[in-house]
Amino acid sequence: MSILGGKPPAERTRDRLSLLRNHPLFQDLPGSVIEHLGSYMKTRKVPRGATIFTKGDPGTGLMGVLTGSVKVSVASAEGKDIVLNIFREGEVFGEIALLDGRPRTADATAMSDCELIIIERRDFVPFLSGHPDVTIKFIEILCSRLRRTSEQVQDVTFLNLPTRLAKALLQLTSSDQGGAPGRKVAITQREISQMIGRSRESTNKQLRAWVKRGWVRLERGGVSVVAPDKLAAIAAEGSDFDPS
Amino acid sequence: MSILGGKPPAERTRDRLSLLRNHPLFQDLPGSVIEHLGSYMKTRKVPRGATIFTKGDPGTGLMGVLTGSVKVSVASAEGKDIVLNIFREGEVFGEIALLDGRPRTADATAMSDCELIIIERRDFVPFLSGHPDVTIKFIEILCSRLRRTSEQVQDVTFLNLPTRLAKALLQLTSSDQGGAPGRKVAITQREISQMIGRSRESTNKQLRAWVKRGWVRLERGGVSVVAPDKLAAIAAEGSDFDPS
DNA sequence: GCCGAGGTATGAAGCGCTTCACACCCCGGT
DNA sequence: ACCGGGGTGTGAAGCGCTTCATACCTCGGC
Repeated sequence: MSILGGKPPAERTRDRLSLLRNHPLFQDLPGSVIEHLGSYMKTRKVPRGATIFTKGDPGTGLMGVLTGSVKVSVASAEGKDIVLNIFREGEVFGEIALLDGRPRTADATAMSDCELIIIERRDFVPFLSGHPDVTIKFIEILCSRLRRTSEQVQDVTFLNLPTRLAKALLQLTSSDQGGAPGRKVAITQREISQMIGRSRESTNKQLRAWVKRGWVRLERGGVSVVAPDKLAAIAAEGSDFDPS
Repeated sequence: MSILGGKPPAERTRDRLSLLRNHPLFQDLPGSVIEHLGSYMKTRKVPRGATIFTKGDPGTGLMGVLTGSVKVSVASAEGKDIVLNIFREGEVFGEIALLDGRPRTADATAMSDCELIIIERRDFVPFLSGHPDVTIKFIEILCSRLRRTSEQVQDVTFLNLPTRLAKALLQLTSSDQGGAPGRKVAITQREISQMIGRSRESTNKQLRAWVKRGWVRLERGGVSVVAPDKLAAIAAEGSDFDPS
């Protein structure tokens, strides 16, 4: 099922290795081990909108984002989607299928033109067994994913639309840590609505209300948060009432 | 915060060790290692309704259910609860705080009088580093928890009350694998409603409708599923329409 | 043997969201 | 230069659920 167009170039090997070297998973490993890992590694270029893997695929391995961003989502019977996670430059994903070898339970799609690195399960699992420290790192990743997903269950159960939306916008704009406030995020309103589990229409209406208050700006395929403090207040208090 | 009344008896050591011996986590370990683990292990008796740990507690260690059942839940600001998971005899829980050492993110409560085993983090983590095979097992547990929690996000987002309720009832009655169909499960309707993230009232009304159809039976503090096939049909098709 | 707490049962009112319908706009492909 | 698809904006209608109110029942404690 996976459609992974792309070239197998030996170019820019330094970039690829530096992703590994700088990544929390591997940063403590000696250079020789990094290079060893790098020899397992493939890169794939994926155009915007392309499917990287789909639910039910055999979990071939670990994926990492070199450039671009990737969304992981699941579809319901009626054609609705939920966006479970969005991964950006320097993040790894697909580690569950890597670790337990069972089929993928979600779809991964390129949100922009992407360059990915891929390490096959058959190469990586033997590597893991020789590197317990990396195994520990994976356990930490799994734990944090679990904490995050549990929080998602709580959010979708307890919180109303404005609160969920405020949290999502803050998460979108803060995950790229270095950005100046007001930075644009490339995402459609439909995708935002799928992140928070509400309809596109309701999401749009709330966003417009905030535009009127000057808290966010909207353009085709993008949002920017102008007043993160206001959104944080809503996210914390669970209301969109504004005394001003 | 943890209230763990109970005696430190050396009685019934064989029962306690047999839990370890039969558990998927440890079943492949040699007897001497099991006994070694057993020497770390404490047991605690907890009366029905008592708090085992609460959100924010330091994650002291791994817990296992010797007898009884335990619910893990989180509370919202407005006093509402979600039940994230229910653990029964032979299951382990609390492994996330064990593995990453961060505070508990949920509350654990005894649903019945319980006997628990506890292995402290300070004892278990060194053990883990000497037993990579057990580490692998933990990774598998974490992966399956993650798959389960992701499914919970999907369910709460996509499914309506009858469908969610049918799934929950089937899960409650099938998790005890050996039971005859129609077996009673000890759980209040409030707890069921917290499992599916709907109000107690709505949950009660749906249950009553199924009682009228003869699919389930209700008594104070308990449910039994009479027609699991009917519920399975609803869980699969996402509707509670019944042509009969 | 009473009394209070918590579990269950059920109708009425209301609200937050979805769904539907439609319009407009931007952009890329032929 | 057109045309179609997808992103966006917005009102109207409806539905599934919550909330509220109220009642009864059961059980354990004093």
